[in-house]
Amino acid sequence: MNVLLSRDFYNRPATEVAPDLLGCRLVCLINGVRVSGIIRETEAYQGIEDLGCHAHVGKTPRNAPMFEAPGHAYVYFTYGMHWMLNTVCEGEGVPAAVLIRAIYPLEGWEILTRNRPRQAGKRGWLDGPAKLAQALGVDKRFNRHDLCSPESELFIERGSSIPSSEIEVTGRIGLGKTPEPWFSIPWRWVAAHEHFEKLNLPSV
DNA sequence: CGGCCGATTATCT
DNA sequence: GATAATCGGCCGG
Repeated sequence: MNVLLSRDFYNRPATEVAPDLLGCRLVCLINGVRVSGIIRETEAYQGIEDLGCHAHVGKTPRNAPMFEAPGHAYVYFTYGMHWMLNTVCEGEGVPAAVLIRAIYPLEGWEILTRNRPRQAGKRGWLDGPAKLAQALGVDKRFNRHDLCSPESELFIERGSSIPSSEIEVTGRIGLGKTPEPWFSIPWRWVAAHEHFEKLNLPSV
């Protein structure tokens, strides 16, 4: 158990990795303490031709990590205040990443709530890419962090698979002016919060 | 619960 | 100078 996802896991198109990340456990080590949640929502950003992807304009200083080796974090800043956590997919030269959009809390409750004191415990308090990044303490320090090293302080572990009947697939969120068909391509995967409540997990 | 709106700044044109 | 892979507060139902 607690198996670290390998470099090979990420070395595939984001559209394959994103649904496979549902049910996996996102872990951040904070002063050696495990703070984690089960990934329950993801989005794929795949290739230079994907007009919804940061990399569609070509390589820039910000999006460069997406062009680099798989199995690393791509963390970027947006809206003047929010950090977004992505996992880089595919080999060098092909920009691809999965945005992690929601987690179900599992370990490190005290730290999670300390990082989001106003919202802690409220409905949806970890549902949203900026919310979970804040709760886990993920910011620019983690850009390009290796998710596959045993030394890593940010990584993802294999979890129990979720039946496809429990997974909703939709178009991606927040792409605003992105033209069709990219706006409505079903590259967002969501497992209901309620699914994990039924599992009766020992939330610590 | 759903919709509107202001916040706030790195990044790119 | 405009925009952004968003959020939280406030409002009405």
